[in-house]
Amino acid sequence: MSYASENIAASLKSSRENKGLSQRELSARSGVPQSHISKIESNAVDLRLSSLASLAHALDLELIMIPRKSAPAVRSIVRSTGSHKPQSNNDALRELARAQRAIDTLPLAFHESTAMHTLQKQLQEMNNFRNILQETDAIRNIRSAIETIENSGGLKGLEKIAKDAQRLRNMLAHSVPSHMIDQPASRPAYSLDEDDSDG
Amino acid sequence: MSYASENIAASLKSSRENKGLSQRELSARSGVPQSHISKIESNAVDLRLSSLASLAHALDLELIMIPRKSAPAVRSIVRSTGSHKPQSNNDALRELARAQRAIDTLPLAFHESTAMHTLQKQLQEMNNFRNILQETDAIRNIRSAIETIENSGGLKGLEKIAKDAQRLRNMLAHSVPSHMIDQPASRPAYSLDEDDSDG
DNA sequence: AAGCGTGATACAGTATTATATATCAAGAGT
DNA sequence: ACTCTTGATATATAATACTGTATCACGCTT
Repeated sequence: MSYASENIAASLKSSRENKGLSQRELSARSGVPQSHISKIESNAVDLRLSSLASLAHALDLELIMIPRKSAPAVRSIVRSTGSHKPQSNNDALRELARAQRAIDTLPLAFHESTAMHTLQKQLQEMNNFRNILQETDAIRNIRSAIETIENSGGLKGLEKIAKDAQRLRNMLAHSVPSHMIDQPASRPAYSLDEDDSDG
Repeated sequence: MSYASENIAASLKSSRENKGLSQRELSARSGVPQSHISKIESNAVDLRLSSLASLAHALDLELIMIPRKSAPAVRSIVRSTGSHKPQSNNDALRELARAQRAIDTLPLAFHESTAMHTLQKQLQEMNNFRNILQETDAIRNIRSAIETIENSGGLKGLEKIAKDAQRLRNMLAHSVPSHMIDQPASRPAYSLDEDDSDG
């Protein structure tokens, strides 16, 4: 059948097996009869979205539609997030949390700058990568820079920190081999970015 | 219905609209009858995977299942690499089209001024930003100004309008990472800066 | 006012899923 | 051997997706 169907069927099956569930157990969780699950996994039926949703939910999966061009990047992310998460990222996560807390203790003056705004945004974004977050050192640097901002760089220093944070966040987003994310050959000099810059 | 179904239905609809397709056009591309597409988008049916796959394919989307825990990271990726259009900039696009049409109906006298020339040029270039275009109000103002030009400002008013248009266009060019702009044809986005003035 | 494109809706007929209930063969473990 | 679990398969029934065709009201354009 359609390439997509095979894919979904295979995903369901492998996901179920990875969780160590039998078809009957999954049936119990999802409400879908075992006989039907069998047909679904063997790609013998053109299942309805409700069935698929039930199964996905029971398997702790999320069903989404993505633009074709971002599919490779997404696959890469899922691969790295999917099974083995490095236990060593606890440090990184702790550092991230400390950095965010450190911001709160800063004088009000800083909080009004746009640099602060982007810094906070980037740190928040990093949280989305908590599963693959490993760059403990980089984050620690950012945190300590925040903590010492008062007696060092002042507002200009803040801009640098925000930039560093942005670079790190982009690195995470691109931890995907960068060639998988299609980018134009060149880009204008004025391309400051709201959202996703490399420089 | 199930939260997931609503989500899918909404994705299909917004994706179709963002691509500027009517239900009938999508029907032609996907093979799914328009009447059925209507029901699907309004979440009135529990569609089968094959239907969903047809539509997704026609819309250049991919249906995937991801572990719940990697969903945030995936969303972040999709935001970065995917189309940057907010759910609906249709209004802005419509206003832009109307503005351009409005020009055609103006008396010949206006068409010979250089102001008119630059105005048309700016509107045309805004089309290059149709993916991120959001400033509905700004464009509407320009359009209505064009429509009422005869009984208000005359030629001097036209110059002001052209200036406004230029300002808006420059704002777009400056605020956007260029790789977010996908060109329907011909020239790359970055070739726009030749006349990039802020005055 | 008339014409066009839009999405929503209707209806009859067909095809297929989904469900409930059983059974079966293969494999694992006792 | 016996038992238990596994996934595959069968059957009958109910529910409904899907198709094809057509119409409708609405908004926009002329």
